[in-house]
Amino acid sequence: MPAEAKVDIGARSATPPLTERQEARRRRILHASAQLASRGGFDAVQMREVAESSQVALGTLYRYFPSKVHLLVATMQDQLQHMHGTLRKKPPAGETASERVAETLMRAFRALQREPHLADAMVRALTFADRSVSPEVDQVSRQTTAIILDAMGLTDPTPAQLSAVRVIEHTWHSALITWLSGRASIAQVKIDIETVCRLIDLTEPDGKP
Amino acid sequence: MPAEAKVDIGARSATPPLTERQEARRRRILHASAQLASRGGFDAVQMREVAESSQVALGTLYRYFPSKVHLLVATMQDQLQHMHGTLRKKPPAGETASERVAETLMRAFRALQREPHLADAMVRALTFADRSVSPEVDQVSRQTTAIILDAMGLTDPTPAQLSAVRVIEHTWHSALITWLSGRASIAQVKIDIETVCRLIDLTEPDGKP
DNA sequence: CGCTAATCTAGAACAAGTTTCAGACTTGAT
DNA sequence: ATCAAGTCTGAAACTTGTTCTAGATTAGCG
Repeated sequence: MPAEAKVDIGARSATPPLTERQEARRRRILHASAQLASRGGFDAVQMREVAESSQVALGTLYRYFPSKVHLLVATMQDQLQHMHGTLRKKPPAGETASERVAETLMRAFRALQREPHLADAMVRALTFADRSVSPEVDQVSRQTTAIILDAMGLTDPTPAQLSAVRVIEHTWHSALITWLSGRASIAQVKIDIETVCRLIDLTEPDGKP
Repeated sequence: MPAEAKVDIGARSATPPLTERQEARRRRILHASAQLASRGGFDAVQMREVAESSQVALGTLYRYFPSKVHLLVATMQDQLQHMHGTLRKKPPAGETASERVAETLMRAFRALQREPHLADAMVRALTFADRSVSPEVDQVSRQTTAIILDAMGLTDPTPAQLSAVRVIEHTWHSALITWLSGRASIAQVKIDIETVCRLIDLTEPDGKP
């Protein structure tokens, strides 16, 4: 019944496995998306151009990614994966958990500053996403949570710590938006991140057993 | 040189004052915008429909609000003003500043729950806004800050307190988005708000003179 | 009152996201 | 090797935000 030979790389979860050629198409599309985004940001990622750049018909592009927002959120997933790998290599050196988280987020922030247009496209897509993109956005959120917990050095966090992490993520996203739309300086974002990271300290009132 | 008699109601700031008829048009437009938004949210606010509902030509609509996002952010300003007035009447009763802020935000949240589609339209517009809408978005931000400071009962906050308020605003916006896109429950939003509000307590280490 | 500049209207036109469709191509199974 | 089902392509069509234009109205001034 299906077409193209199936090759389960074990990468994605519940989605039907993709052919090699399909995997290649998907990769070309994501690459074109990131490339166009790196230029003009959200607006520069035009579906017709993405299709052309990745040598795929417009209809096919929409089969792979049912909307522009889906495409950009997937692009973000992709970039986040790289980022997580990079961050893992050089763990933050701070004394306390809150310092390490702040350091990690600032490192990520610096990476985004190198490609501000790409950051714009991804973050705008993320916050503009409606319910139809929830699963994908959730995936991004989980990935972000993992990065933060990594920086904290936790394997099984308490509910209070998870709450703090949630709030940190909120602040992270919103601060990025204010920066991208020119309403907050880099310095201001830094302060906001450092401020919210203090919440972590509240989850460890003092020494533990 | 100009047309229509000028009548400075003293409302807006630097913009040239509007005629009565112009003020009326503006009001009709904002009303139509809120009405349409209350139905289907962001997508239901279609510029042609807004123009028709408010008995104004499409070109005129664009003269008053240069884009859909501008229109919706202005709609939010309008709603926020009502909200602030309403909140002022019944000040929160909590003991500590953080309790009062959390209570106020939850009250606002409940108001938004009554018109979830309207909330969707306004919040999505707010976070999707690009640089061209910065002044208007900033205005909304200032209004929100004022509401929070009101709840804290402060007239001149310290830098540390302002930082906390900024982070609270970040969390507020982002938590709203996760709720609107169905990725967080009402209970979860409550927890996030209460969590972030604890930051306020950090700005008052202990009793003061 | 009558003039002039600005504003408003109606409607066409344009741009980019999304949908649709017929036909060519692939794939896995027989 | 052949076939049925699913996939891809190319192109047109549709939707909605945004821009443009020509002519009708309106406001303030002399």
